[in-house]
Amino acid sequence: MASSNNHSSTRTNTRSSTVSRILDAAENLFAQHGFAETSLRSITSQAGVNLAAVNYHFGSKKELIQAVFTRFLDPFCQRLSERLDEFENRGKNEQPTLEDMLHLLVDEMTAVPHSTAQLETFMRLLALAYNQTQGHLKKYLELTYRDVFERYMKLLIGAAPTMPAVEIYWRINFILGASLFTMSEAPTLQAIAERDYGIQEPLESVMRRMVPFMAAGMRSGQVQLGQALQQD
Amino acid sequence: MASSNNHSSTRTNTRSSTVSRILDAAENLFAQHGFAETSLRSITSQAGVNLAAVNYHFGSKKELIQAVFTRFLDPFCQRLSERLDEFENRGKNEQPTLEDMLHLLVDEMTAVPHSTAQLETFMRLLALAYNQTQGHLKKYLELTYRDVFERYMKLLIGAAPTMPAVEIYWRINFILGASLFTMSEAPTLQAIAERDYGIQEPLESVMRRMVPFMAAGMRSGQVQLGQALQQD
DNA sequence: GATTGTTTCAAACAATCGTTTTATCGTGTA
DNA sequence: TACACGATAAAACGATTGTTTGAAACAATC
Repeated sequence: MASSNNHSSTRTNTRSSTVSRILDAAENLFAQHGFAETSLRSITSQAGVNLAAVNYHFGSKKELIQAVFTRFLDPFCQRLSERLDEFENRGKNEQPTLEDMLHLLVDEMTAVPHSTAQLETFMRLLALAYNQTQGHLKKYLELTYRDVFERYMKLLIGAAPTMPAVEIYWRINFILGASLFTMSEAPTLQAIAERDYGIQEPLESVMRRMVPFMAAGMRSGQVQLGQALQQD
Repeated sequence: MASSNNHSSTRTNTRSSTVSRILDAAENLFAQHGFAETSLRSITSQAGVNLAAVNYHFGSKKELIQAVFTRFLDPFCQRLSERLDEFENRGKNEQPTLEDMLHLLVDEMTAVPHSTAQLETFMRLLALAYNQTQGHLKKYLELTYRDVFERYMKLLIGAAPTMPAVEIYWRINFILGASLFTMSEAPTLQAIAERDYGIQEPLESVMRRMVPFMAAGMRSGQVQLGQALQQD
């Protein structure tokens, strides 16, 4: 069974238009309606291909979902990794600042060539992936991109002010949450901003607004945890 | 058709254990697996009631979802509204501070009587509701709780430092995102914190950590938007 | 031009979904 | 006791899901 198919490698042996058209359609529909709410029939009909093409080229719906993420995250993480090399090889007295590390993410996010999809679409997909409670996707992403993630974290912690490790841990998650939410909800939020304030603002501009906000939060004085710790 | 059922009013005419047991089971299963991924059969079997009970008591799956949120948000918003009354009636020279407004949310969140479910469960449900792109749920929640939301926003904006309205708008969304993410992912994040730092921290403590972080971000100097605005 | 391997297609598959139906149970009321 | 009515039960409904099948179409090689 399945002797000649290229499942799980997702090779585009010829630059098969079928494969990429399925990925394009899946990308948009997943971002709009979620994974479970998007049927293979709606994907293949929007892509203009036969229903069976998904199982033939990708093996299953799960593997199609993973392929959608791989197509975006692989080039992104490769570029990010090269930038991390550069930072890691710096001397002790020219360590990257907090703002450097935050801008690094913004730059690489916006730099990845989005041939087909908007940056907003990928952000929505990332948020959807995070919201998947026990799904296969979360584990797949963690496993595949763990290395780059940990290298970035190490540099970020080095750039953070001196404070207990737990405090840094939680503040990094505050940053992560603010980014993920803002960028995945960007289309909605941008529409409100234009309606209420008459300002049409590209996502890149919003991402730059986040940098000083996060840096200031990261450097803020710690809360006295007296009440909290008494509970133990 | 449906002559005697109490659809959409969800009254517990007798203190029907069936209704509340369905709500309990739905609450937990929705938070664990999402709305679309949770079948009515898994809900009714965990609740120990008949499959038809959901349609009989709630009308449809959509209305069951709304009922789950109503049971938590109604008492929460009522308490919050009373606290807002108090703030709004204050004199001009004792306006609530930024920290007051943030602590207000934390207090009321943790104060709502969670007879059955954990606070983490509700936070996950809220995050799931926000991630629903075009769903019925988002519109229902916006419509039902718009008033309290807008009153809180007005006070929060009044407590924020002087800066362009758009800047305040985006920063509030940064705060919203950080809260939503941290609290909905709390169980996972708390487990990591305990594993890596040996600290077992209740969610209330994490929420208190967020307050100075957000207040500092809110008061941070604005970014120069030169690069961003040149793109127009 | 026949043969090979790959891709596309229409059709059907089995499983699961939300919902509806019909009958039965239990409990108060006339 | 007979009746009425809200609540529960088992079963079936129609629709939709992801996946598989087997034949047809295609392209490339000898």
